[in-house]
Amino acid sequence: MPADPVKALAAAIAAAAGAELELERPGEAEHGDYATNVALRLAGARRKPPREIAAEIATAAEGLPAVERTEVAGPGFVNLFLRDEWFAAALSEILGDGAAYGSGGAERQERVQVEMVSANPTGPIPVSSARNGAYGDAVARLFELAGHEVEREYYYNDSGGQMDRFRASVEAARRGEEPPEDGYKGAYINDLAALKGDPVPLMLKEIESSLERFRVHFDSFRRQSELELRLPELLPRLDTYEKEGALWARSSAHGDDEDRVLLRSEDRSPTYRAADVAYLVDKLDRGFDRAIYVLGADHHGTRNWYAAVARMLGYDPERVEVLLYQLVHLTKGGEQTKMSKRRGDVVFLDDFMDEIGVDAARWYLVNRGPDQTIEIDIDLAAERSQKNPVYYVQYAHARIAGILRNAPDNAGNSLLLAKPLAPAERELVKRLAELPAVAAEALTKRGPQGVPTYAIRVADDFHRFYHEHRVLESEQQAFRLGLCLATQRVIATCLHLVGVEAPERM
RNA sequence: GCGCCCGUAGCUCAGUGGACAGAGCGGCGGACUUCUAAUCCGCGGGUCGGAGGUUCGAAUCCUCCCGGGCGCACCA
Repeated sequence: MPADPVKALAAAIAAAAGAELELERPGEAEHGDYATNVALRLAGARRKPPREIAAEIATAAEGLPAVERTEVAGPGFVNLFLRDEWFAAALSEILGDGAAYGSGGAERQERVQVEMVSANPTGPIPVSSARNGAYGDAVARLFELAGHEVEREYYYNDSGGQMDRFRASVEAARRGEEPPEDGYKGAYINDLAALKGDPVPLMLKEIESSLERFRVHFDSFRRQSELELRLPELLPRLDTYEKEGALWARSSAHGDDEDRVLLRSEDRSPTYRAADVAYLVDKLDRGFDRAIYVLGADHHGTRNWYAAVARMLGYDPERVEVLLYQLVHLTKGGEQTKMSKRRGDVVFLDDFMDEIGVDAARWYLVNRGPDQTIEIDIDLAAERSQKNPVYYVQYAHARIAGILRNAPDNAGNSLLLAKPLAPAERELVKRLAELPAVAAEALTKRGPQGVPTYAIRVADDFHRFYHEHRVLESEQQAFRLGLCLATQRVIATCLHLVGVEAPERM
């Protein structure tokens, strides 16, 4: 069982009170260390006044050794005030899990594929696609932390109209000519022209290396052209019909918003929708319990398409999940810039990382909820980087590293309390104890922004503790060193989830 | 017209049923012979877009309205 002191306490109280309940941290210190609203929830079913139920639960809770006293407050909250012994035991439990604290929350392990970025290799990755990677990778890391097995995949089109225009643009540059109508422009086209061979794999290699620098690692790549080879065998398994010379999927009958063309009327060539079918089969037949698509909000119209394909082919649509995120808007000195790869005025991920650094870039792009549009003022990005909260969190980690460097070798392991705990110490322990719930909620919601928000709170509580109390050579040194170590691990775990480094020195 | 998302402090945003709504930035004022001041403390700042409804309780759930973004291809 992974360490989760709050859950354990809730379970103990639930057993004593005879009702399932959850504990929350009240906003006000005078409302106790933890509180539960379970009496309010039970009032209807039990047909008793909530305060009466609350009083019974409070009495039962007072029988526990961890509980110093209780209060029934407001309409029927039960407020719990805990003994120092509980804090020492909680910290001990957290430390007992070592660097793994916060992990292993999954009840049963799944094989998960996260397919992300998947931008066609017609140019370097723009910041807008980087959000896809930052978001998808953060969700992937949350799955991993919970104990699931995750593979990250990149899917791209290596044939078709876009790629033809891209290749033609590079060829034109090699001949010293202007790019064709609707072709691609930009310095990177000339860079590719200077090299030999098909520019598509060259471009893909550059994209991969940008993403590696961004700390998004792909386990595999899939090409549309190879998947299309399976279509003759797969299309007959779908619910289809002929109309105006084209082959249509009757996807609207299976939960999609409309029917989709699979084979074009002109030459019976497959659309990308047809390749989607082959790709979905390819994913699910590889044995993934869950196939996750990470898509920008401009693709929200296709949200139901994948589930419809799964249904038509007889797969459980629950295995297919589409995560949407809103777009990134770039402004320059307050003015909106429209981004177009073809015009070559995009802000590329590499430039963005050069400007503000990898850590700030990752933090910036997962800091906000996926449903929230991100506004980035490129002019302010560099300046703002020094004010980015990511450094505040990293600084807490580095500060602790400094303390641990100066600590005597034999100082660890004991959590003996020399004197009563100070409020800052109790607050910090409670904060660290939140990690399992924070990670679980972020995963359930597919909302990794909860992690950086929590990390700021941890750093906050630590910096305050640090300011008020000396660790080394204090009466409370043993306990405080343990507290520092646990805090450092929690921050390191949070930073890892976001894709940010945890520095030993700053 | 239809669909998805958003509207919370001057700005950028957390907060998906609980007790007087939070943070960062910006503004003002304090704290370093000390384990890292990239820190800490204080002050100022809000009809949670609007109106109804559900509930003991709503920023949060439902309905309508008003703003904004993004879609609605035999492009990907």
